[in-house]
Amino acid sequence: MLLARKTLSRRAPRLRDPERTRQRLLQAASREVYRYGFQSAGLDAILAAANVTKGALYYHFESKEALGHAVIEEVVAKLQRDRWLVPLQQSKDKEPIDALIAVVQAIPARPKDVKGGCPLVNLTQEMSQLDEQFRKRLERIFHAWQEGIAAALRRGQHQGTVRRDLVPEETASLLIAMVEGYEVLAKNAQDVKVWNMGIRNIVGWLSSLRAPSKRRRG
Amino acid sequence: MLLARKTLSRRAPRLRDPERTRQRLLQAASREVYRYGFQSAGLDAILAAANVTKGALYYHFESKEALGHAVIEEVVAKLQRDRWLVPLQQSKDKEPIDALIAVVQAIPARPKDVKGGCPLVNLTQEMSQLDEQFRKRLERIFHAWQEGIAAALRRGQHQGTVRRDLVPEETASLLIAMVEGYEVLAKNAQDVKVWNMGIRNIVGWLSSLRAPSKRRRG
DNA sequence: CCAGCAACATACCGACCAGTATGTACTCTG
DNA sequence: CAGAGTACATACTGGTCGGTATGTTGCTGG
Repeated sequence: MLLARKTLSRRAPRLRDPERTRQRLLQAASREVYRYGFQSAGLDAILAAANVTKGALYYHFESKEALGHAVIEEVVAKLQRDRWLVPLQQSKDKEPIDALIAVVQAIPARPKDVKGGCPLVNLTQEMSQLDEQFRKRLERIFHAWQEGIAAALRRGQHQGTVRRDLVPEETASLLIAMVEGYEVLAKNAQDVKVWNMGIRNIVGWLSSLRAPSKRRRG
Repeated sequence: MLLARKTLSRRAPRLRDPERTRQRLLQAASREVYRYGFQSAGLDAILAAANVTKGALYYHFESKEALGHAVIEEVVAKLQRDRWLVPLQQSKDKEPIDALIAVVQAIPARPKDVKGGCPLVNLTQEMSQLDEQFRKRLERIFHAWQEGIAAALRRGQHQGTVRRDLVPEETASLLIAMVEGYEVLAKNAQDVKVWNMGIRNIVGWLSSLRAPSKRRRG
């Protein structure tokens, strides 16, 4: 009786579950924004997809902008962490170059994803110039991304498996540019083949970052 | 008297000059679309910038979409030709790699351009998934771009100045991806320094495409 | 010089859309 | 179990925007 019903069983279907409502809004909004862009995303479409009314939306979020900010911070940022940062940190047994190759190859190549492009790029293209609030939030994600890759490269340099002549941060930015650039090309072509070609070329380039194999530390 | 007044002197200021009106509309539209995206570009803002009324607009263009198509085909495509195709074709005296490096370094690095990003990417990100008419027009530009670079690389391979182990079309696509990718990064950062770093890294990579210098044909 | 079409100009319309005002029902606390 | 505040629901508004209907003027050929 003292504990919140939330932590107990679900016998009563809970007509009110604010956190769940918030999540439904975030998910619906991220899908709509992913597809049409932030400015062209309609609140009514989001509400219909989330099966939620306008009153609920404006209870949880101050404005459309606030909703967009939350999408970036909670949905887009999480996606990036799960696809890049976590795998890179968890594969300390592998050589960093191999880990990077694995991560690149693990980027979803389903038609849906290829045709939609990268959420980060979509939002950056649309909003970075127009809204400083959006820009800053996106920049944080880019920075964490670059730093994650750079850290892996530095580790490889210490190991002796990555060329010492390259600057980790700059090489990381180049990798990101390649990935994003190919996502743009694939999105324009609306064709998975273009993306697969991109992966091949990127992986080939990544291989060229290995230190010449004089001798490696086990 | 028989010749059109157009080809003669300008003593009468010509209140009606349909071709000039059309061009004013195209320029104003391309600026507005470049800044806000196609969907968010307002016709009224375009009309105000062009100092033209709605009646004139809809006399020259069937719809907003038609205006957008014209912007792509006449403004964006021309930009791409002038920056890439023409320079590459005109520098047959130089080695292709040097020509490519020169072209990359000649991409405008003014704050305005960096903050606005690449028109091609902007439009692709926004429209390729939503409108097949836009997509096809953009794809033609990308294809011509890639083909222009690939042709230069092939020429270098025949010369013996470009590595024979790389596939011209794929290498061209990788170069495009790098350029576009860095334009995205620089646009997000809203910082010219990021773009300059990109150029350095791209130029460094381009240098790695040279054939190992055994012996070159003059 | 005038008729007729080309090249505009102006006013207006209906749709859409973010945001709000206000009402209501669920749920937790005491 | 009552009352209060949380978590919604509904109806409406003001503004914007693409598009159109219709009027007007400059230009050109005859």
